[in-house]
Amino acid sequence: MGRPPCCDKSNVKRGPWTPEEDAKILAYVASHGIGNWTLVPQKAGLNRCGKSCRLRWTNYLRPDLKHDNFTPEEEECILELHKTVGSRWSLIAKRLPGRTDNDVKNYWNTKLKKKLAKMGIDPVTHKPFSQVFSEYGKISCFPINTNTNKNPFLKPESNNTSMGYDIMQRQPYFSSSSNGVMRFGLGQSHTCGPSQVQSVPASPFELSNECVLGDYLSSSNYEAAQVQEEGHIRKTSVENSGNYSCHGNYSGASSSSSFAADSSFVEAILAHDSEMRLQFLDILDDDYGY
DNA sequence: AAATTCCACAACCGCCCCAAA
DNA sequence: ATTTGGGGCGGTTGTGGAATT
Repeated sequence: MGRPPCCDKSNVKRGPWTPEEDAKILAYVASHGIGNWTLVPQKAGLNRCGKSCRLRWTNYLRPDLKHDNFTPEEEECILELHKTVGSRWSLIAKRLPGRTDNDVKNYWNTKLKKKLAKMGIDPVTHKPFSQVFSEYGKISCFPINTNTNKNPFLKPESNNTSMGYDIMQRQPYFSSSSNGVMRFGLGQSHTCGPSQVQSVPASPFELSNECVLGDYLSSSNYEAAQVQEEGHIRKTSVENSGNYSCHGNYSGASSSSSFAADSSFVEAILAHDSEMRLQFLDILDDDYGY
């Protein structure tokens, strides 16, 4: 019952592709076009899995692909779109002709994420770490001590406990001189080195938002990313071809959304999502849904 | 000059949804 | 009705070259 396997997984070649293998795929596609990838290895004379052939073609061999560096304009588009749709790389790649989701993903992970983190901006929310940290304390998923009516996670119990934000793991932490590192919030507990930590003031509610970010991305014509109430993201053209032009100020630190102190975590996420969808209707009309 | 670390990116992994058998 | 694989996707890893010590 069911389909026969496309290949003998234990006997197919894996690892880097040779120029000869690339030539076989190119020759096959040139004469047969793109169809059923499971037939390609057999017909093209390759000892590879069809899925591997498909990935090689879509990520590297396609003639319409660009192989040069990302331009500042493309970088700006990625930032804008990531702020809106998150890590939906295929969605972002559709707006960048000649780029694949793998390209965009790699560029984000190796360049842009670090660039943002260096500037004190959370690469996921695109807000300053101080703001993200503050909101950790406001959302109600953290338990409240009913005796004291206080959230026990909001303030270190001990005076010799310091707080910080792990920029790589995107988690605030408490660090006690005696106990090492203690973490709160979601995700796995772990420790991290000093280089991964950005110190923040001791109380999340005493944080000022005077996070001086300077030019958000001066090389890419981003204007200074200051903490402000509204982001200004204008999209002037979405052509039928799928070309996307981003213009305007990238205010990485800004967001018009705010988590109400008494709303649930899920409600806050849904509210933020609705807001995003209103802001980027045409993008979000693309083929992904909830 | 050699060893080590860092970085970029190609390739793979694993999951999901859907269609084919 | 059920099983299985294809295709799509995001996350992770392996590796070669560059940069640094």
